[in-house]
Amino acid sequence: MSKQAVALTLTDLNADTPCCPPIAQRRIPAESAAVLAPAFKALGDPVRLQLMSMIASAPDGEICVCDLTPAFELSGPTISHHLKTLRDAGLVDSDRRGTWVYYRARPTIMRQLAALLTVEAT
Amino acid sequence: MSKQAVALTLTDLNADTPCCPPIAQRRIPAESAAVLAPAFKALGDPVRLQLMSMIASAPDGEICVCDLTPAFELSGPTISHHLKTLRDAGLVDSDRRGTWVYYRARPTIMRQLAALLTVEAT
DNA sequence: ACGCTGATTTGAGATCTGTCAACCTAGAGA
DNA sequence: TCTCTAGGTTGACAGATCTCAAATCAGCGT
Repeated sequence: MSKQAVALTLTDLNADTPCCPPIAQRRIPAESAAVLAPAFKALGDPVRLQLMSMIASAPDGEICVCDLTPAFELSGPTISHHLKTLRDAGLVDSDRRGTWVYYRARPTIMRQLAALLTVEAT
Repeated sequence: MSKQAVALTLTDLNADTPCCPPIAQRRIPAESAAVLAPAFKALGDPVRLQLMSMIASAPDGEICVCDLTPAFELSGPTISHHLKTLRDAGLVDSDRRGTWVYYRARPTIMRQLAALLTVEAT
């Protein structure tokens, strides 16, 4: 497939239609793996997984960094770095309002990842 | 290899009942994040994601290392190392039969991870 | 303008990871 | 036993990652 790899990141992961069939259904191509692996990698750290959960489960659909940081025994810069990682992976969006910055999850991409791991019933 | 650490991981992730609600539903506790993050981390490498897909989508439910290695332009030891990572994460099982070693996916754990990323319909 | 607070960026150090060459182990078969 | 092949283990190295302190940036007050 001679698809444009760059567009894949923004287009396919954001699309409503799955980017690929479940990995248990057909072997994933190298190009897709290169696009998808970073998202899993971003979730592959305990702190980021918790951050992602706090963001995705926020009652108002968003949560302030000022509410995230004190939940960990880590410095502000470290939390900021992890949030940037989640942002770069396309898992969250950030939005500054005045002094505060709010993060919200990108449900489409989460669904893409969930769909990838789907397994047929045994 | 430490059988203990693996056994711990498998205990939680191997159950038929979800280990935790979706991360978008409730904030994941630190302990659960510590158990689950390594699984995502293992999928967070393009080579391992492809390996996992080849294993999970194998027609007979299993695939020989001798069929995995030539699919990549990487040395045998490197593939072996990645397979060990997947094994340690509890994502696959290996089984030696004669000269050859076969790998098979652990669907329960894949389902756990998929369930974790589930998002309510908007 | 000034200072204050919240958040990100930069720089640095310790640790972890991906990779390969070299070596070792397990099993099949003569 | 000896040899051959399939995989795994060890050791080493370059590059990535996690973390913090220090510096910087962005807004809101007075």
